[in-house]
Amino acid sequence: MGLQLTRGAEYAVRAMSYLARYPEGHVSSLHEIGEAQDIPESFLAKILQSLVRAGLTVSQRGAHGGFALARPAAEITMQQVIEAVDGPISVNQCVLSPEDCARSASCSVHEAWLRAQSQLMDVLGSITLESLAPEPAAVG
Amino acid sequence: MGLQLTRGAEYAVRAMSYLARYPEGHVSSLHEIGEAQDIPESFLAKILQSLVRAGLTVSQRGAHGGFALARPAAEITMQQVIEAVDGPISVNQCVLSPEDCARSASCSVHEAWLRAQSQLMDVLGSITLESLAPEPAAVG
DNA sequence: GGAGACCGGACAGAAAGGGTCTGGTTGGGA
DNA sequence: TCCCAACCAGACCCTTTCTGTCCGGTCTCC
Ligand code: SF4
Ligand code: SF4
Repeated sequence: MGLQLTRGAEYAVRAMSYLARYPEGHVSSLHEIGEAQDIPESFLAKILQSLVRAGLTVSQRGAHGGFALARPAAEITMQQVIEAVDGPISVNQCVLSPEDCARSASCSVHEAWLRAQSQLMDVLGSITLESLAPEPAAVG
Repeated sequence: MGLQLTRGAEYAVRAMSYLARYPEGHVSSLHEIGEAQDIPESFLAKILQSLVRAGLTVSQRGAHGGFALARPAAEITMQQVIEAVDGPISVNQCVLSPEDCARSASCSVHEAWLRAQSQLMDVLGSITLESLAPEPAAVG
């Protein structure tokens, strides 16, 4: 192992891709999402909270409550979803906070990590929930 | 956090970049590397073992022993170093072994991870130890 | 035949991951 | 009105992984 995202982020992306397949504003309950996507419900609850706090989803309480995307699916990227749950992506500690490593100024490796990080961000930042929609229909 | 390499891999890359700055075949002791690169020696010992087993370095026992690159620096990539220590890189579990996830066949997200993984491998696989050499000299 | 170095693996404390549970709050509907 | 369905917030727990340390063994140069 080593460089791998958490289960929480995996679940988050799947949950979001589920919400994305409905018309904007459609509300799905925690239970519904968990069942459809095979995610432990009590864990999913926590994940969805993070997404709400991050402003990626909105929630509706009370009867017939649930969750919906806060924005059109085309305006939410995988990067945003992952970072909402796992915290900022940083392939190595010096990427996000160079001041944490005394060597960063003179380190010949530092720049290599920056490049890797940048590539990863590019691809994750360019994949939107829309492009993850399972049904290729609904383009009309 | 979440998506981040281990300290072990960080140390490994730094140690290798240290070895790479010497002419081919030059032997450096564990102690020397640890001191120069600020890596706990007993931990570094374990890391170097992994690198030897992976065939990236060779070791010399007895007095005046130590470690050296097994190949020219230009033929060792960051990807190889990282995987020797952390195990195979896999941004998500389904990337390496799709059979572990029952959903992988019909999963609309699966392909996105494959793309991210591929990008990451491209950049890590294209950075060689030679390009990490700290001294820009020694070009002849 | 030392002394200096690597080898191999057991061990351990700390941190993170992965998930559960409980009590509280909100709001819709009978 | 009042109850129930749902989300909200956080404490809690178990397991695994990370990040090392330590020690006895082996090899090899001098
Ligand atoms: S790569 Fe260099 S700068 Fe980054 S953490 Fe390692 S030593 Fe520090
Ligand atoms: S992305 Fe899809 S295939 Fe990959 S692990 Fe998640 S559910 Fe399985």
